[in-house]
Amino acid sequence: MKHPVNQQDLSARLATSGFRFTPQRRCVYDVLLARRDHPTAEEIYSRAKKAMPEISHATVYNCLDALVSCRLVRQVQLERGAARFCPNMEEHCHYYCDKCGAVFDVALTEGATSVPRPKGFKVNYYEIAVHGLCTDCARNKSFA
Amino acid sequence: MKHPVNQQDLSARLATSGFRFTPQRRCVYDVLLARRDHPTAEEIYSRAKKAMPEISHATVYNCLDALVSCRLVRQVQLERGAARFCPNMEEHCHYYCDKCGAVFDVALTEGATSVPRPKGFKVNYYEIAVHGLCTDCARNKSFA
DNA sequence: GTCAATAATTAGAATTATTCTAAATCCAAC
DNA sequence: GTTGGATTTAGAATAATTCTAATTATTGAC
Repeated sequence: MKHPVNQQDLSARLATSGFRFTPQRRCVYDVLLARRDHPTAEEIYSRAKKAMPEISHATVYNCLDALVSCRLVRQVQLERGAARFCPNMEEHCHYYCDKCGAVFDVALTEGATSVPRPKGFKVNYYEIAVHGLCTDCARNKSFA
Repeated sequence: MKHPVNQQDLSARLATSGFRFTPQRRCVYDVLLARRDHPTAEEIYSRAKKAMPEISHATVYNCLDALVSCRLVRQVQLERGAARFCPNMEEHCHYYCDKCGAVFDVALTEGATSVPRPKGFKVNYYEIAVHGLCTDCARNKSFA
């Protein structure tokens, strides 16, 4: 199952971490799957509002935290300010354009990337962020 | 020069990115060098205030941004909320304990870690964050 | 050294991002 | 069907950062 798209699958996945299925969690997850542009909680809130006008900020954060806990979504902090969210759970790193703010997922080839593991530390997950200029911004550097 | 500790060196380094030397920048940099615990801007502010009681939040942010721009300091975002700052410019990644908040620098052995480089993207720097439980917290899991 | 131009600092306000609160609602299990 | 706990809601509260306008400091030209 790449992404749990039906209610049974999503509900089961949530349950593995002790969470209940709710229409709001479904909605927030759908918003993330629909457009993979690494939106902030605020952006997710306004997109979710189109389908569920009653949804609140607190609920969006609650849903995101639940989805992150059951490993359906990754939280990504690329800069000062708002966190971003990403439903791509394949091994990948994030390329972030410091000029235009674009985020690109780049797959990590199996075994090519090794992270040192000091003994004793229990690793949960890791996040690799590469900062710089995207192709477009690098080309138009002079017009900054 | 591992860290520019005297005024001439710090001034010269700031100048390479078009910044001026100021006592506030000296002070903020000294605060970071004095205690390598990856403090937030707020923590840096309160430590800096001991030496310069007049320093303001805006100045601390300005100083940090200048130091980051001229590559004397790294800004690190490990979680939702405040950014942290680190004067260690050796190649290293950050181990972050999601329970107690401790941050550990772990050196990246030369060549061992490779990050994929999509062509066109102009890399400035990259950041590797490993999340999990530190040795102490992993041991005391049951007392969470 | 003095001066002008510009960068940097300051206090505090403003904004942005996130969390908290208390009441209402929902769901699962008995 | 009742109970308990999880979840949602609106809105307040807090935390983190940025902005503003006035002042001060630093640099480079003279």
